[in-house]
Amino acid sequence: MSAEENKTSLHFIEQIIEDDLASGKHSAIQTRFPPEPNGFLHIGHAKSIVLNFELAKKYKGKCNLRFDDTNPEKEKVDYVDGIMADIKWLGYSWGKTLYTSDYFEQLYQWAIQLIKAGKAFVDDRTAEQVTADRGTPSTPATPSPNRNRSIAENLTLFTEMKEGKHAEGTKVLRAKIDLASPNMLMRDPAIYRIKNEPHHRTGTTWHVYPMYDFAHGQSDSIEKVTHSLCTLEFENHRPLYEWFIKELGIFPSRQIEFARLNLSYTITSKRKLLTLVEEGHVTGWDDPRMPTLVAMRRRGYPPAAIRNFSAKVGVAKRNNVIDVALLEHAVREELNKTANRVMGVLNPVKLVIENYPEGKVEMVEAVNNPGDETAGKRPLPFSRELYIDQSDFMENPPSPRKFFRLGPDREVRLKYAYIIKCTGYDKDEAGNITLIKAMYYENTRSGNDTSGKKVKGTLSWVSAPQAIDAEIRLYDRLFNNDNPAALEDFRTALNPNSLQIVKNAKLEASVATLTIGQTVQFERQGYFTIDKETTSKHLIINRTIGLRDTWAKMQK
RNA sequence: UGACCCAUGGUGUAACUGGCAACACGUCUGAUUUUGGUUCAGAAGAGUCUAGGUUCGAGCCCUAGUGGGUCAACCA
Repeated sequence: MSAEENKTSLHFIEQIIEDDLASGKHSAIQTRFPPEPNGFLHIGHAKSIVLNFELAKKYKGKCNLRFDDTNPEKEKVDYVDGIMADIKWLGYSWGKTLYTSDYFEQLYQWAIQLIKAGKAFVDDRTAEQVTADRGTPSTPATPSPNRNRSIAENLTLFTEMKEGKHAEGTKVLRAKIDLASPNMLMRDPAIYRIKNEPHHRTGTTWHVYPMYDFAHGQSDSIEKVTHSLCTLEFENHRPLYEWFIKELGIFPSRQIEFARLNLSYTITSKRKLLTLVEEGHVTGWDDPRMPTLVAMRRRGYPPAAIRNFSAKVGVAKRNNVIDVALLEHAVREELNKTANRVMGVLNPVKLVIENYPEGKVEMVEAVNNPGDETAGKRPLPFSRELYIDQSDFMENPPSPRKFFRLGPDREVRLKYAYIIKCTGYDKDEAGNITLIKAMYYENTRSGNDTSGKKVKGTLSWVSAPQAIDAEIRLYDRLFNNDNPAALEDFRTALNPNSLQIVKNAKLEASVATLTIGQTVQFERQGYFTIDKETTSKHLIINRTIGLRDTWAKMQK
């Protein structure tokens, strides 16, 4: 391969990093993933996690995990634990777990430094008053009457705030920047507010908490983060980020913004996801229809698929909506390689092979994974009474060129076993097929078929006496609309059929040995994983995703 | 009626210092197949938002427009 062919293109952040490394600005890179522990991680966060950790890996740098825990009202240790579990599940590890709250003392000292430099002041005005005075993008703010308080008074007041001598909302520390700035964030932003809510890590030690803008850049700086990656909505914060770093004279981390991930047919707003949970449209944050990482894990999405997907979507600054089909493709691609095949019948109908001896059970050999010889083979019981899927039989099938499966007088192969011919069937009063009768050709056994017979259709099946029962949950898209987030009320696009429960599926017995979270392919059906609600008495299985189905497409 | 950011097949991302617009998903053919899966071979689909400019040459540089996004929490 020539050097020419070897060339892979870099996205804009990689280019920045390579330039910084080449120019000697940095000798190594440091990134970070900085979630606020106020909820569960979703597929959008996965993009950021993969970006930050993979960048660090590629350039032999490090990626920190830092919890941005500056708002005690919304944050909980449960979320901290959940987020760490999700990142580990995704396949990433970090060194020491870091918290912005570890920097509260330093941040406080920096605030004092700003006050002493005349760059910050304590404002007694209410939030409403401050907002009213902020002006508009084209008209400057009106200065707070407290803007020119003496440094000594500011120091006293801020100390009192810290000590809890003032009520919430009565005072705030503001940076003194530029009241006429076209960037509203520069018009004397609040940098410290009073909160008496106990913090999940620092308890009641503090009564003042830094705002995001006064905490994030400085935390990056403390950790010597070289490239601080965040989403586009923080673009307008960059001047502030840089202002604090400059005024404080600390390590100049660089903020770089990229476009967040949006997925078609999906919602990734934490607030809206919470609505889904609270209003009971889903069973919880880990309902397998949710776009959260916990839900995807429960549904059987392999972490490698999410990593691959995150890499495939690219990194740029353009607003985007990724086709959810790309995620599904990544899931199938991974599972096709890794999931063992088993036999499962979702909507069983009994098939009796009338010329097969009653009571006889023979073992046939089934391949565990046709793409992976090392996965081996397993014996499968075959007998006179089997289950096949209702959809594999048609009373009045179209031409054999169109419909390969079973119908009156049609022949198909039962995979790994014999070719059979349908000889009849029973119906109930409602017209449902209740029993299919067939005969088998003894000389067509897989492996030593001497018949020379050729059939177009191959069916999956389960031997009835040995079959086990399971409840199977079939998931479809939660929303019918390809961009529910853009709707006035995203709930109007909820797909009423996003969950279908199959109560009496019949499976080969080996499925009972699977553990929670293990994923297999039911041949010709899709990928399925053992749900956490499974008990020793009740097997509950989630359909991770169906196979690509060109037959279903043809039928439309 | 301000600032900042963005604009390339249906979707997403490429195109190095200006030089034949490529890759993936999706779609459609065909072959293979004891999974209507996989795999393989192939096809269709954009001339790069618009108008100017610079240049031998512009998706790329410049100007203006248009369209979209973000910003006026004591959230992150």
